Amino acid sequence: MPSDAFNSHDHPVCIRDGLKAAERHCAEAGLQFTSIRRRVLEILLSDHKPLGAYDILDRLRDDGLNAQPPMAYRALDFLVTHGFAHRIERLNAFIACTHKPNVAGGEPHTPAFLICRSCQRVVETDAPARAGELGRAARQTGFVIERTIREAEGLCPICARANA
Amino acid sequence: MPSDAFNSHDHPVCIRDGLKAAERHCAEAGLQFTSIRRRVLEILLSDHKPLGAYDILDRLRDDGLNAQPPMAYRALDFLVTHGFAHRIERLNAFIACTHKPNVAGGEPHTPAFLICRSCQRVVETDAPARAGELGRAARQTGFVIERTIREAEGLCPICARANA
DNA sequence: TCAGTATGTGATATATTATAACAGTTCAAT
DNA sequence: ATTGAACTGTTATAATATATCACATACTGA
Repeated sequence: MPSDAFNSHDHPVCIRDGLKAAERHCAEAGLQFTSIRRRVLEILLSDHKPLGAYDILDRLRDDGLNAQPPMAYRALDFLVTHGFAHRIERLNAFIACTHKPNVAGGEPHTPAFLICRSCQRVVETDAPARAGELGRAARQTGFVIERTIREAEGLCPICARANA
Repeated sequence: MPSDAFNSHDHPVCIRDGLKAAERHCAEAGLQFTSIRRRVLEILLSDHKPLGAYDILDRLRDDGLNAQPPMAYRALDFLVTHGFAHRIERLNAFIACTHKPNVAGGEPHTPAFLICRSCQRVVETDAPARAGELGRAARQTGFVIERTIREAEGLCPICARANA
């Protein structure tokens, strides 16, 4: 069930829900949802496009902070580690998690991404880590999978139609 | 059928065959297999570990060349574009293609990689671009896949046993 | 065969992404 | 209140990647 970034939706709600869910999960898990971490998640949730660490940094600076790279990277590490955000390897960029049963973290999951090269929108979907060719190859060779990266680049339905 | 980098094999032969195959393919396709491109492929073939662009650069310099970054990146672009090598996104690094029916390029294929975080060895296998969760999500949403990235990080059989 | 064009090389400079290291501060549990 | 762990603020620098331009080489077609 791919998330709905290719379609319109109630975005303010989606930001608020994401923050709420993260807040709740951190409280339950005893994690510190500090103001920088919260702000970085909010920045990511504001956009369905992936943002680079330095884009995040710029937005923090717009807030008046004298933020240096490690501040952005640390907050992003936290968000990624706890599943509130994901890193898109292809783009060296980050995006808020939209895994529905689990918005903004909690159980670990194995996201897969569809990346539109024209409008930069990214849709997250989910696949079992041991599924597909990676899983098969791992079983055949005795490889122990700890993390998987699945990303597809191409054209989203809207851009595909526009380019046709 | 994952390639055999986790096992021992006749490596000099594997280097020679890779170069031969690339040479032949370039001749047939009217591509210029220049000496820098050849040398970079040879460097990649010499190792089943992925090498960063600057590692390649260092080896070119060991040859006595006053090589600057663009020389490595250009050769790598050529090799990747024509399927003689692949980029491992997770590592910002490159590895020679080992796709068996097709060693060192020719038909486009959609590799998947198993990356050992302990010994850095990487095994290439192959999966249809439209298979698995990425393909399913693409069909559901109308997304047009142009390229896929499938990489798994974990422990190869040897390192898994050693760490157990 | 040789002019014209496309492709590749050599070199300088700079952009982008990421981390090391360390001092100071806040937090959370005694 | 005290203390150890986690987090923030800051400086510096490492690692990866690209823009650009001058020159050389290779290929193409008259």
